[in-house]
Amino acid sequence: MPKVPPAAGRPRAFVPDEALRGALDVFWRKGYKATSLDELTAAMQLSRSSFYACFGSKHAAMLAAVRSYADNFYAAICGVAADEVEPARALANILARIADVHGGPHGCFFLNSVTELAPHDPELAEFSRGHLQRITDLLAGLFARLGFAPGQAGDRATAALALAMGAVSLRKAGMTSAQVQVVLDQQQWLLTRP
Amino acid sequence: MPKVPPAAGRPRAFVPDEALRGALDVFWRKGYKATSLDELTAAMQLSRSSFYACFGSKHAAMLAAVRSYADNFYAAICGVAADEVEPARALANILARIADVHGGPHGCFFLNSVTELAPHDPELAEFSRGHLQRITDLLAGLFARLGFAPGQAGDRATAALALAMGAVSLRKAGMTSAQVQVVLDQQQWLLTRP
DNA sequence: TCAGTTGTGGACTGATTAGTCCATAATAGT
DNA sequence: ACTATTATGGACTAATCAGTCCACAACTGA
Repeated sequence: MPKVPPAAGRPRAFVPDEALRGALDVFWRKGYKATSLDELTAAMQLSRSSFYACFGSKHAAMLAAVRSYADNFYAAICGVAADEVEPARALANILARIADVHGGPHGCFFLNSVTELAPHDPELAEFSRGHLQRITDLLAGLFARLGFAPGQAGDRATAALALAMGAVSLRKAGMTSAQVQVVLDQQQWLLTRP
Repeated sequence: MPKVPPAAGRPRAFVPDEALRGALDVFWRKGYKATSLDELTAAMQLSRSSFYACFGSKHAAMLAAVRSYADNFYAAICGVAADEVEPARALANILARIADVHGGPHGCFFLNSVTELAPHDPELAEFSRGHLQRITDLLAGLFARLGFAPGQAGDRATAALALAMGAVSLRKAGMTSAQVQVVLDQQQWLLTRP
């Protein structure tokens, strides 16, 4: 998380959030380890000094980028869940969004980061668990609105999330978007009562 | 792929396949970029000279490890499909195996490798597509034996694979195995006729 | 205008990287 | 035993790595 601007002294020549977007972009394309500090600062359009003064370390910048990405995504699907009056349509919308936004050749930045770093990064691992939990809770709420009992709703939510993440993984592993579309087309199984 | 032993000269002090297992192990635990050549050769129990003489480069060793891992896995599930007379049980067995073998904190080595390298490694990307295809074909064959029409069987196979891969991803992202088990428990949806 | 404070460019550092090279060891064939 | 051939250990290299540091720039408040 970037520090707040001070009351006095030379002002920053960059907006931390915009720089973070640049970091997110390059980390997404290349991964954490494969991104050198020169590439990173070039993508963020700031000097090494400014980078370290504002973000602390490469690792901290990575965590900030992941958090920003995940928080934005969660806010977006919360919006969908709130705006859409039909829970079934909200679910379809959210699952499609997962597979769509993250379905390019570079996959889902959250999944990429967790895959690369989580086994050796307790901080990221913990954030990952929390993120998964809040998404699952949101989906479970939608299933509950469809009439499922609480336990059933949670199970369906987990299954739905697994299906969407599997679609993203298949896409990244080289399946065409047309092939993967099949997965989402069949998601309505999840909406049927047991 | 390791070279064949020569007819004359000093014999190798190691078995290439065993060394490759060591490479697989450390690449699985740490990832490609995060594994230094010192760690790699230590895990393989051979010197730099022997490593380069036999495997050519770090990247080539990685590809060999991925191929070996994926081929072994495919051979295993082929065995299950051939041995099990009930297609439904074969499917359940295979999906459980995917989520089980690859469900530890380090996830699936194939998925990890594809996630880290495929976007910038055409050779791995192509192998990945082929591997996905042969698995999907195998699963589709089982669905066909269950009575599904060819197109339907292919769609179900893709969905089943997505579900299993999603379960692996959820597990790696920090869900407990108990939570993820729910996903596989609900896989029987896939076996029902449309 | 000047002191105090913070931001910035870029040179610098020591560690680490993948990969090379060579002297020597160990074998097979003769 | 000798030659040809291959394997091995480990020193070596040139490049790159993340991170530090400092002289200087740009601002606020007085």
